[in-house]
Amino acid sequence: MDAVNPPFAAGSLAARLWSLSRGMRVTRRRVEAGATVFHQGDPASAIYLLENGRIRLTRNLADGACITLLVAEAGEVFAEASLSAAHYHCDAVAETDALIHTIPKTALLDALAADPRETLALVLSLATQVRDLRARLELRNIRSATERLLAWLRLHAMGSPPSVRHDRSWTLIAAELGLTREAVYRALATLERQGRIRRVQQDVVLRAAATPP
Amino acid sequence: MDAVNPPFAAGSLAARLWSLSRGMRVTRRRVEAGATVFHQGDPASAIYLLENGRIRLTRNLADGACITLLVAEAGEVFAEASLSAAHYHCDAVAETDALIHTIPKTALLDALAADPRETLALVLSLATQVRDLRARLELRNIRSATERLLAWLRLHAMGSPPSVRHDRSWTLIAAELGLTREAVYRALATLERQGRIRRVQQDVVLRAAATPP
DNA sequence: CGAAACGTTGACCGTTTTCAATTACAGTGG
DNA sequence: CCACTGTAATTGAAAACGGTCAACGTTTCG
Repeated sequence: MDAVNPPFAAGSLAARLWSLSRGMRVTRRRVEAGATVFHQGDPASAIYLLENGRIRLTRNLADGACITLLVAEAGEVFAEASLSAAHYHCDAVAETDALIHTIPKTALLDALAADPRETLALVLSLATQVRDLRARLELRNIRSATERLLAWLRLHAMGSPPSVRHDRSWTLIAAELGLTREAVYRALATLERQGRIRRVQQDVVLRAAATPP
Repeated sequence: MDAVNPPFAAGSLAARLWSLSRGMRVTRRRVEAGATVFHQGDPASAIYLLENGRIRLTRNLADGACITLLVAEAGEVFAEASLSAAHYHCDAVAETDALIHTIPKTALLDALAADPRETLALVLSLATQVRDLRARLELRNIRSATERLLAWLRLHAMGSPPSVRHDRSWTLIAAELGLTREAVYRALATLERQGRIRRVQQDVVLRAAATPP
């Protein structure tokens, strides 16, 4: 079916850029697993929105080694830094079949120069994204798998009693947490055994538990 | 001595905001260890540049628990997200004596609205920061302490042969890597023993080592 | 000069990863 | 409609790795 309206979650950086790109020559194309979206050293000509699939950005070092800078998942933006760089500093390769939107850098910069209001909105979106990333990074500082998962649950909990509905698979959540899925399942079991959470179908309900200073 | 000119590293987000705040009523004040900069729930009135010291941002949950969202270090910006929020969503408490610049939110937003060029520059700065944070997050996905450190060294290496001059203490670098300093020293020793790096005073020189796909 | 932080290494212990095996589905094609 | 394939969920057991604790030399700084 056609993604006529909302290919990206409302409020996300991708959604913001998507609406901004109205009227620009944006290509929406499918790339096959293994295909290269751009090469390190190519002129940085565009910024990309990933509608679905998975793209890996890797940097090739002088000594032949290769390190991953980012694995972009569905709904994310990648190569934003190309806005301020002349050339790509990494390769982008599709890990799975993927659907990507290519927004030409010059057109985007022109649009921003012409519309200060949108630019400001973009600043706010980016600031939000920075906050999210820093929170994620901070989560990783929690060594214990159980406590890290609990902190994640608390961060994402809503309502009263606080609960989390998990749409994504635990496998994906494990990756975000920097744990193996086994560790996550064990942590879930431990928390439930301790009565700190309760699992009800798709929901995880949190129980009160003070953390003294 | 007076930080008349360059209180923040050139090119950093903090430096950009600092120059942007010229002519605004920015307060530069010292806070003591333990003092609160702002409280969760307070009207979000400002964004902060941390000249030195350490500030911890924590969120208090409904159930009495408390999770850390960020530990800001010298040279960093914190509470940027307040630009788009009506109220602070966390407490900010000084962990050490600290020196902070308070940029009023309204003045900053006005300045940005009046100066599209600066706003665009800010977008680029933020995009760069997002890239950095994502790279850092990706580093954390490398489980092995040795390999993680090596990847970090490669990311930061310059010149030929690639080498890293470390100005910060290894203790701080360890924190950025999400490792204890002991683990970092061991990893350094291992890498040197394997001949993958060579340490010369303040420098770490990398040796070629192919990483086959 | 003394205290505090940094640098470094060893030993031990606990947790997580890894590997392996099992159940439960959801989609697919005969 | 049912085997069939692939992925998610789940649990167990063993191995590996990093954290923690301890000890010590060194540098820094008031």
